This record gives sequence, structure tokens and C-alpha cells, in this order.
Amino acid sequence: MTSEPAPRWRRLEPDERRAQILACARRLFGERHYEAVSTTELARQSGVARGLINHYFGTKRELYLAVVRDLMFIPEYAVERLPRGTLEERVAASMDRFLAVIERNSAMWLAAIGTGGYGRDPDVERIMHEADEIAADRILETVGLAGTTAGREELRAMIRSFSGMAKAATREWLVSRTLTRDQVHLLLCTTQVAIITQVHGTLFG
Amino acid sequence: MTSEPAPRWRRLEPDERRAQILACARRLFGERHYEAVSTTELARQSGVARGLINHYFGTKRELYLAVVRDLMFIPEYAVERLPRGTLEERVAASMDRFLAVIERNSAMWLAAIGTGGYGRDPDVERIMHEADEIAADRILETVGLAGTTAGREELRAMIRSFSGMAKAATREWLVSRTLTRDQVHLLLCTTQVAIITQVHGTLFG
DNA sequence: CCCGCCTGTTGGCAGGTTGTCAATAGGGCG
DNA sequence: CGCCCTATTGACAACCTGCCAACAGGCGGG
Repeated sequence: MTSEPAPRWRRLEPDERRAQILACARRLFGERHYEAVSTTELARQSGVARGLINHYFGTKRELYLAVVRDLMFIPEYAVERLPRGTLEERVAASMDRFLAVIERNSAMWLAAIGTGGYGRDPDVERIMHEADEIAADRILETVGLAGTTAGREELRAMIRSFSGMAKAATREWLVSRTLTRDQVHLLLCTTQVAIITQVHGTLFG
Repeated sequence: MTSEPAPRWRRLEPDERRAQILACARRLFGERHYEAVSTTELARQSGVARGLINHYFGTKRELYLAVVRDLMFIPEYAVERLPRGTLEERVAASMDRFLAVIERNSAMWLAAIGTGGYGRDPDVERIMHEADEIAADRILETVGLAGTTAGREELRAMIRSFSGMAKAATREWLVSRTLTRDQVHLLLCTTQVAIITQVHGTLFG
């Protein structure tokens, strides 16, 4: 007659539970900064015991790093089928796709480049650096310099520096609203072309 | 006969004590990130009771913000007596002074821009933004566009974006050692000139 | 259909951290 | 010399994090 007592908690697959906690962490870390989020609250909002978070991620810090790593995965804008044309045309086209992706995933992008808690954090810095490396490779392909050998590392370093400007510029566009999309496009295209033709050209032309 | 018992602690002027704690905090936050520094250690190394830190700065967070604010005060590279000449020459000269200052205070500079570089933390973000504003004004003076009215805000926004690249580039130079000082100089000069002549010129020329 | 085992999950403990506040004592001044 | 102002201390309460032994959901063998 009496139905069996409803289980007090459901047993999930590790991957599933992990993803659930990660999603909740992404949300909380997204709206508040590191130290303002306690594992206690994280556990409560995830609907699990606090100890489970340590079981899956080890430490609060590692959970945070997992979130950052996760956010850095931005759907890549297809590089294939880029129009053949002058350097300027190809840069303009790829930058256009880039901004389109950013615009569609603006929240995620801002969260990703805006992540970093406070204080210099070598771990976070390393993750950001890896992401910049990937972006640099993509740009090299785009502009058809993927096979360059002379001054390759310098060029990559300059492109990583350029990424710093791209991040700041998209923030001006999407957060401060002080630049329009077209202005950002012009700014980034001009700069990128200048770096490739003038700077890299001067040094290793 | 017995000399009077040596006082167990010295009474200092508030400003003096405040500065002493701040100096210690600057050192510790410079070598480790926020959460890895405890107020307990801060107090011990400062040679004061932990409670005194809260008395002077309120909270650990506010102490941190005070450090950041302090670090952002970089001795300004004199703008006066800039050589009269072409735009390129003036930009090159001012950039040279800029890099010289950076080189002399590299630890401080890296701590400042590494701090939050990109912070979801609104307070830190606001401080960094103020510093960028000041830098933008200085650049405008340098290139002799301080009086511009057409597209002034857009130009400032672009210069702030440029600051993002300058930060990343100095990091490549001083931390990763992937760029030389000369290469950074060339990169920044070329970019800045391109922004002013091509981008700003195109839009509001 | 029931039982036993594997392992996902819990809950409480120990050490450490932060902000507060009443009490203490340095040292300048009348 | 002694008073008084206030810089400074030390202890307390609340909280947080990492750890771990114990518990129980639910799948597979008998």
C-alpha cells in the first residue's frame, strides 16, 4: 500500500553530474567574482552536497579553472572557403566573420575575456595564453602566412599582442558602446594589415 | 637599576602606519595572487596585529584595491619638450620614453597590468579604466590632437583599445621574452600612426 | 524477484580565515 | 608627574575550505 520511500537523491553518471555542477559554476562565476562565490552556495544551487564538488574537481580553484577553460571554447569561425583576393580583402572578410561570431555569442565572449578574478594568476594566464596561441594560428592561416618560417615566432608574438587590442576593442563596442561595429572592423583590419605589411615586412620582408 | 621595560610596540602616525602596511601588501600581492595572501601573514610581515589592517583599510578587498590604485601611479614620462617634427618622429620619441619608463619600473608595471588585466571585478575594472583614460589623454597631447573635437570620443576609444595591445606587447617583451624592445617599439609606433592617420583620418579626416 | 556489491553521494569534523569590538597601553601635553 | 587621547592589541564569532569515513541508490548475478 505505502509506496516505497522516494529516494532522497538521484544517482547520476559522473560526466552528467560534473556537467551539472560546471553549468551552475559557470553561471555563478559569471555574475560574481571568485571570492564572492562560496562552495556552500554553489553546492546548494547545484542541489548536491558540498563535498561532492571537492570529489569531482578537487578544489574550488580547480573548479574555477575548469570554468575558464570551458568558456574559452568559442565556436570557431570557419576558415575554409575564404575569398581569394588581396590581403586587405581577405583580412576584411575574416574579420567580418570573426565579429559576427563575437556578436552572436557576445555574453560568452565577454565572460571569457573578462575572466581572471584578481591578482596575477599564473594558471589563468596560461589558459588565456593557450587560447591566444590558437587564435594566432587561425589568423596566420587566414592571411596565408601559415607556412612562413622567417621570423615566425616574432610574428606570432605580434599577433598575440594584436589579440590584446581585439579584446579591448570588442569591449569598447559591446560593453562601453563607445565604438560601432563598423569602427571596430576598420580599426582591427587596418591594424592587422599594418602589422603584417609594415612591421613584419620591415623586419623579415 | 632596572631600565624601564621596553615598549612592546611603537605608536606611529596613521599615515606612516598606513604606508607601512601598504608597502608590505604591495610586495606580497605582487609576488602571489589575491587569495594566496592571508591577512594573518600580511599582519605578521608588517609587524602589526591583524586587526589593525581592518582598522586602516576596512577589509582585505579594500586593501587590495588600494594597492592597485597605488600601482597604477606610474611616474609619468614627461611630455614637455617633445621634439618638433613629423608625426612619425614625435610618436617614435614619446614611445621611446614610454618604453624607458616601463623598463625601469618593469616589476611595478607588470604587477599593475597583470592585476586584473581583465577583471570581472567592477572596482578593479573602474580603476584600470581611469588609468587608461589618463594614458589616452597623454597620447592625444603627444601627437598634437589634444584639441580635436570631431570624433574625439571615438578616437579616445581607439586609443584605449591600443592600450590593450601595448599591455600585451610589453608582456611579450618582459615576461615571455618573445619580442625585443626594438620590435615592440616598431610594432607600437606603426600601429599608433596607422590608427591616427588611416583609421581616424578615414572617419573624420 | 531479491540480494549483494560497486560507487556516487552525503554529512560532519578539523584547521584556517575574516571582520568586529572592547580593552590596553604608548607617548604627547598641561 | 599624571592625565587623556587614540593607536594598537588580542580574543571572539561566523564562515569557509578540504578531507574522509559512513551511507545508500540502483544495476547485475543468482
